[in-house]
Amino acid sequence: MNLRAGRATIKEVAAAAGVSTQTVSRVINERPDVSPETRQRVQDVIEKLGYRPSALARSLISQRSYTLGVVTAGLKYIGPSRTLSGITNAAEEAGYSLLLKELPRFDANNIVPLFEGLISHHVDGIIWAVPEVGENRNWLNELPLDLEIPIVYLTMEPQENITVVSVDNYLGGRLALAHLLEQGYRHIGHISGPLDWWEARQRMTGWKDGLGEAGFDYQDKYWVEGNWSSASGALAVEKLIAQYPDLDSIFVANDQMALSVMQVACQKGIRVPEDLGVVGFDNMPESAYFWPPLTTVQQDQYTVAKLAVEEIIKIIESGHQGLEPIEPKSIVLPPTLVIRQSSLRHKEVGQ
Amino acid sequence: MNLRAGRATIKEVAAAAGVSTQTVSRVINERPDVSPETRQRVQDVIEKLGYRPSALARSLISQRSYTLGVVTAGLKYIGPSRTLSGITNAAEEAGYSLLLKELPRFDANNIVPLFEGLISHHVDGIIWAVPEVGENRNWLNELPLDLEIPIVYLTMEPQENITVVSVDNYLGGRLALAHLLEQGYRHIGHISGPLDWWEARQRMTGWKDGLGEAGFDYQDKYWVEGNWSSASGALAVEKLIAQYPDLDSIFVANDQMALSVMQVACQKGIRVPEDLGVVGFDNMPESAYFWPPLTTVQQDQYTVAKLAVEEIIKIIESGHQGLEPIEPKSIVLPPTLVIRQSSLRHKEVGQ
DNA sequence: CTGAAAGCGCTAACAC
DNA sequence: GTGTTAGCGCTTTCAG
Repeated sequence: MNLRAGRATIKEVAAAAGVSTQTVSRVINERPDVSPETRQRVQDVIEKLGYRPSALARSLISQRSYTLGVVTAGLKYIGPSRTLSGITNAAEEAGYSLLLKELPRFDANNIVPLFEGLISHHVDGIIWAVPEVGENRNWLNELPLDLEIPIVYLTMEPQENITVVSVDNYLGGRLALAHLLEQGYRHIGHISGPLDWWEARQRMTGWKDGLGEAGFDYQDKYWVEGNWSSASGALAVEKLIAQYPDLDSIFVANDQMALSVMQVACQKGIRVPEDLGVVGFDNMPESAYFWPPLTTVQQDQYTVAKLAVEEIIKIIESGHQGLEPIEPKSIVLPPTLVIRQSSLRHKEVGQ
Repeated sequence: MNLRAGRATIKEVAAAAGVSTQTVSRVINERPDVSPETRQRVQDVIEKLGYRPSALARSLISQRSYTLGVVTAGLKYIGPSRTLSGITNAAEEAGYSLLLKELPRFDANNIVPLFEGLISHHVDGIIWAVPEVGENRNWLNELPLDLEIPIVYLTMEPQENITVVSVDNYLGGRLALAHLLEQGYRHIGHISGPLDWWEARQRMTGWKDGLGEAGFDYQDKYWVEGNWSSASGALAVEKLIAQYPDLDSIFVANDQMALSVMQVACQKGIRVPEDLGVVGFDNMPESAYFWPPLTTVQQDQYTVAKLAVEEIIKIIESGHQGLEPIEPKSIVLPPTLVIRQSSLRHKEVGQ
């Protein structure tokens, strides 16, 4: 293993090979206009000295860093980290490095120093992988339009003039509700995520609209707000049962809350799915091993991330080649329903 | 919001303020030797132009990037992402940026291009946050000793001459076993992680040694190997029950497998904890909401990460100040036992 | 095919 | 206090 911490410079290589730095540059950039002998000689020296070109110096002169800024939040949760994993893989594949920042809170709004930090590192583009919560998109309107680097946003309401990649959470809500109806449930409650989250609102609206179309009129008592945590799910289901005694099934806005819903049911002697159908959202790996296995709406953050990286690189490269600027467009991916026992009152296990 | 993609240069600021670039440099670096009036004038221009110094150019000249390379793997799992979250926070606090790489597999061994990539970006140090699996530490021996940048390793067997920050997995195994014995269980099986993982071996050895000290002699049939996934946990427990009919409790090497162990028990009409005590490892947030709530060994990856960042920065700064090189030392953190119902045969719920 | 000169954006060392 | 010169490691002209 020949590794030195960037000690050898192009100058030293040039001197050792008896050529100019120019020629060395040509060799490492695989330019055609070097004689085979010179090329070989230079390459030998490079090998011997363990020389590696400095990405920094290159970025400085070429005004191109092949680095993407990634802003995330809540990495300890499953969603954001799956997304980040998708980003690292796609970026690696495309030959881009990643500069990572994590917001301390989802609703952090003071993002100027963050942008400045990324820009000062000459990132070629930014992937904003923070879910839309509360006012945490307000700064979008203040963003100067002539910002020279592209930004791709994840997990937010699509808007004109920006590029958004997102999952169709509304559709997810509709899928969950349609499935419960089909299973013969008629008193379908909802435990939502915190409603300052865009995703939570979307899922809830999907459920509500589905109810409406099926001829049920929505009432406030059909619904309780949770905060995504298992702990909040336990509290929410207690409250929901109390305020809506006819309840025969629940669409829960994420799997972690669904987990505690089923635990509380078990404690109270309520049978799932016979007395209570449960559908979650996310399809985390453990969901198939809950008791009973959980029916849930699966969202593929990995694909979202991959598309976001591909899109931003497309924009970067086109901009760099002086092509027509690419029009911002939004990409919305459909989630899918994974059917397991927790919602199957009338059929055998699907899966 | 005044943001431009690094357009204004120090030169332009200098020209606009009618001073030399030097003076501007002094202002942005908060050097004392600038007159108040000049400073103010320069600062006004900086404000007006939205000027931000280029971190790249600075790194190049000062040979110091204030950037850490982070190598991780398996981000979609809870452990690595918790660790990464700890790293981002600690780095942010210390004013360091993060260049992130994710290995495609835990046992990836071809790490030279990865190192080269980080070094070419002039990172000041590297945090190797990949768990020790199989041969994936072999390259350590080949690493040149004169590598100029420090590396801190996470989650591996402490070694001479390198800095390791880790949790005491062996102790975790002992804690789990001691607790089960204390609860009156006498036939304590183990479902391990894959044994090419250092952590899995440590946890298993803790269990085994504990058994031995309590006067039980170890037999192969007391143990089955899993692969961390819930799916493997379900298979493993079936096998364990078959080959060890007297089994009255299990120490399971992570919470995800423990989850499916309890599901299988429930299906078979085996009562937890009356007929079968279960202790997990990790304390993932959902564990408190399993049915029954899971007793588990908690490891604090967040603190591990924080210590790792602090340690590497200490090494970097000392090296940069030409101080005595800091001796590599290992830090091992004790895990703690979180007691819940799944293992409480003789007492009331703790926690 | 190869080299010399200039410069990316910034700072260190030295003048005045 | 402030400006000048040099140069971090590299690539882009432009000569030859």
